[in-house]
Amino acid sequence: VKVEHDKKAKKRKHEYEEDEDDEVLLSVLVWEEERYTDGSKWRFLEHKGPVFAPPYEPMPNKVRFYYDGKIMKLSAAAEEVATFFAKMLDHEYSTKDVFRKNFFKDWRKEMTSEEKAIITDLNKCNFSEMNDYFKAQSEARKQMSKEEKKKIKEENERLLQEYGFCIMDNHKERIGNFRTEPPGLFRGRGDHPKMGMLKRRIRPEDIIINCSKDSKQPKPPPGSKWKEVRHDNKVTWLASWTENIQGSIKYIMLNPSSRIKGEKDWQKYETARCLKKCVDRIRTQYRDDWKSKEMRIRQRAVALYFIDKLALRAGNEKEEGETADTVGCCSLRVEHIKLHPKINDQEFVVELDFLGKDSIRYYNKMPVEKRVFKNLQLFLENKQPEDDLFDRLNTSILNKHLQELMDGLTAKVFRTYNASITLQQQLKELTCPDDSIPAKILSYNRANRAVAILCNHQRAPPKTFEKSMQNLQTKIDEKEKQLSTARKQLKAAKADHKASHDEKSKKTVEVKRKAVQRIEEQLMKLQVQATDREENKQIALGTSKLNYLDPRISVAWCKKYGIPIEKIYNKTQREKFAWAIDMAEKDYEF
DNA sequence: AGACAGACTTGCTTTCACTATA
DNA sequence: TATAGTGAAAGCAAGTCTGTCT
Repeated sequence: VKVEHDKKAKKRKHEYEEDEDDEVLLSVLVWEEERYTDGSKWRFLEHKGPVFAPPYEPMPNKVRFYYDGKIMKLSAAAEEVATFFAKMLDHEYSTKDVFRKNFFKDWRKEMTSEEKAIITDLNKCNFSEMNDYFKAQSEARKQMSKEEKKKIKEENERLLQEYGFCIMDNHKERIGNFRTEPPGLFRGRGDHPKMGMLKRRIRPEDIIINCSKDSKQPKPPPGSKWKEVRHDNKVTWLASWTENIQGSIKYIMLNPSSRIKGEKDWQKYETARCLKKCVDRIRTQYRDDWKSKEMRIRQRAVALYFIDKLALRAGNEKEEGETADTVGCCSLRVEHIKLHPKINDQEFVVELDFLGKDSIRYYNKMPVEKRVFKNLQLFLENKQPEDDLFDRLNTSILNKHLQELMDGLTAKVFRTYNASITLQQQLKELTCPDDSIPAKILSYNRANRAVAILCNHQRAPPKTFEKSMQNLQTKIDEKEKQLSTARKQLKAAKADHKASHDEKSKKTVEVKRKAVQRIEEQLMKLQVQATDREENKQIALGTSKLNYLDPRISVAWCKKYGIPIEKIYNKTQREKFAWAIDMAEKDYEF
């Protein structure tokens, strides 16, 4: 694959050489010429460092804070943190006990000793004037004149041009996130024990800069210093800092359109295609292992079966009390699984119910093979609800085993493989060559949806869902009325023509016929749209499209059926998948 | 083997900005 | 010309997995 692609890339490179504007495209086409074998990620790296959050602007004097009904002027530090809470007054978070408790504790740390002595109860704090002020501000922002908006836009564009790009090796690349995260209150997902804690402001002194020795080093803002400047070309990040909630490191990295991200993405799908070649063998083996006399092997084999069949995540252990209580395959507990030897005419039914990544609920009830069922019964023996289902297994053991089965194989490769193979197979099954383009796109979305369901990619139904559905229905009703009017007119025109047989009436018939046809098409399009949207109410297609589906499958499908690629991928997605758009022909097979 | 740090991918929600419409 | 509705983009939290240290 590589050799063939290299040839093609060279050819295209030549074609594009004169076109200097097309730098981005060019850089995509020549990736393959710059791969390193020693684990280094680049030779040259130059950038301007991150953009920092703007400093705190104190509240105008007229905006007051009240404690226990009395006006109280806060110190700048305490006031800033108070505004973080004030901004969230309308959010459900601000009513949660844990959130309030964490916030109050961290807020008090920012107070002067006088403030600390007075402010002892969050319930006696009144932030409403601050809240009103921010609402007014956001209203004012919306009301800004065209010129003011334009000015802001230009300033943003200037910042993007200056800080949003870097030079990596021979190419100018877009940076993904070139700003540090602003201070605020931490919003964990699900039942997070740290929600409401203060996320502190990031200063230049917190930042580690990574760039090449021979590059022009970024300058810290006047009067400040970087924490460190290093030159590590074994990593891809440009800058990093340690965040104070979990103590984890945050990075500034390149945009998905960059060579370094694109190559990695491509590699990911190649690994998944590798799995395709040996998945039969692996399946045979884990089925065999269900009979092993060793408990650890049986557990490993059943877990792998779940990962393969149900597309579960690996499930690393997490530190208790530090994050929301969520699990994946290896960390499933007894309380997450129910076994039904017989239910509704089905035998050996397993019911899984747990909170996965981002505290999204996974619920599934499915029949499994008898051997799996019997094994699960065995694993559950003499255990408490909070005990691990797979007590002899963890992700490290599992991945070590997978590594032995195939080079580069880890648990998540199964998700990539099953997602991509499902898309390919569903597209084959659902696409009718004679369908209109909108109908074909509906088929595509349905194939995409099948994958999203497999991977349990959900979303909260949009707040405007019901209304937007109604709007669409209104449009459909109107279109139907239009159609019936147009049909009547066509009928009348036909009758007229039958009576007179003249040229003019013949033309009218043609015109009316065309009109009916056009309206029919428009109606169909609207109906397809309504179906699509309804089926998508709680399902998020984005994640699978961006992270799990080999883009070459979609590109090939578009080429095969003459669908413009813009209908499937928007501008950003086309940039991210430029490598695939360039590479895949209509006969590409995952 | 297990703990932990680090790097990178994945995932949902919120905000932004554009476009169609009144 | 303002507004509403929408898709795109931004934001950042939360996973996976590797490597190192003990």
